[in-house]
Amino acid sequence: MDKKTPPRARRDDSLSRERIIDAAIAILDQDGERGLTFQALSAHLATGPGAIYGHIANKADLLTAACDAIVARAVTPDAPGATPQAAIRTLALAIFDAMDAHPWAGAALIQAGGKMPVVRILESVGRQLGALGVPEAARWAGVCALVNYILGVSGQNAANAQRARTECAERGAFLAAVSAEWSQLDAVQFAFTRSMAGQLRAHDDRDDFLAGVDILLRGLAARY
Amino acid sequence: MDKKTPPRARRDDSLSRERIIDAAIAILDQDGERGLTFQALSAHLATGPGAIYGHIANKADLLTAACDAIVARAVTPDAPGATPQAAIRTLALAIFDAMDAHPWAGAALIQAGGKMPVVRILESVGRQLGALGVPEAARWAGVCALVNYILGVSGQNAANAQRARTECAERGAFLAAVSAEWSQLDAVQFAFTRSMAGQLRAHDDRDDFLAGVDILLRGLAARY
DNA sequence: ACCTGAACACCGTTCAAGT
DNA sequence: ACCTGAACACCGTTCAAGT
Repeated sequence: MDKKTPPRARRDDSLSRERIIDAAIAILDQDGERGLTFQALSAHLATGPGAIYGHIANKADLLTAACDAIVARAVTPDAPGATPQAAIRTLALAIFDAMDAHPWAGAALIQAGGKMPVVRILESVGRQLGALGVPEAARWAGVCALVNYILGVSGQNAANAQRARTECAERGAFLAAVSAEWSQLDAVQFAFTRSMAGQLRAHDDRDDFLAGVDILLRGLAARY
Repeated sequence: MDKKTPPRARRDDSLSRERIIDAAIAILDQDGERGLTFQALSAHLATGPGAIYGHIANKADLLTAACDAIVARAVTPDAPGATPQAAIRTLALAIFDAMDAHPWAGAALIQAGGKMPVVRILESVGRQLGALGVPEAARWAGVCALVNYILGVSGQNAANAQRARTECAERGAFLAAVSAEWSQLDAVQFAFTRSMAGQLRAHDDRDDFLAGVDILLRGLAARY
């Protein structure tokens, strides 16, 4: 993905892919995905909108690159003494927290297919699964399950954080609103969802997220 | 979400929320999400773009509603004699196939938060988890893990199908391209991903998807 | 009450002209 | 070689005017 890294030195304040990505992240953090405009971006960089296309292909490319910067920061080298299980839990939590801090990255990451940011996570989880003794033939399914769970739940949580930010004053009020919606569902057709409405308001997102990771790890352990 | 169901009869060919959603699905299936334009939609319905806003709130609302129609068709009532495990596998495959047939729904579903289409899946999985004997306190984590896995992997698969459709002639060529990209990654930093490049090209998406569902079910069974 | 469709305020992207 | 910024071809949404 990163094939056209600029090969030679550049003037101090000249445009660069890196400077553009940093500016994009700053805008995304402040105003969300809708705020990231080539107008806003070029103003932030004190240049014209056309100049940006010298360094990035298009808006999708920019979003994936911004995402990759966030993920690269979150995927730190493994602590030397940790068990594979502990390393996976640490990685999962790092992604969860990064998505919570940069909610726009959740949606972008899921659209990114087999691209760089996802590959980083894949790689890190895959190594630990190897250390865990999962045989090579079964590793693909295990990695898929774990990575998709991590991306899915973190992304969902990020989407909630974003909706809470735009629709309600605070996160608690938002969860209460969804909980109230669920309580008004048909009592027969949606009995289970209604029964979960209370837990939705009370639960701790991070705890529940980790509980799911443990279910997956237990499933893998039960097999091998 | 569906609170303003039209309460009274309407002329045969007059606009209705349902007719709009059907037209939207037809356009999405044919031209993808980028093809769904209020221009194209109103042309398809032989009306002006403004008329649509009498029945739907905005484009996001329309997309969620279209998604819900797809999911509602896929989530069929459980077969009477089936075990909970079998019912969950059947549901998971139905979602997977629906997303594969309507790739745009994958992305839309993930953005839909605690809304109707997701609730349908939540409800169906939750019931089976109850039948499986998972105690109420642990059901939330279990449902989260399963639903997110199903949505995540199906969505990823749908995104691949969509990228394959637009970037390459056929699906095999697309997977080969991603596989080739992975093979060119750094041998030390991305050793695991490189080792998976072969499997990526050879694997059967549906089989691997089901294998992941089984890992989750086994993890839940190991605990309760 | 509902539809019509021109108009509005944007948006991503391009490209001739500058330096 | 790189930046500039006007211009292009759109887009979702609104709203006065019609029926």
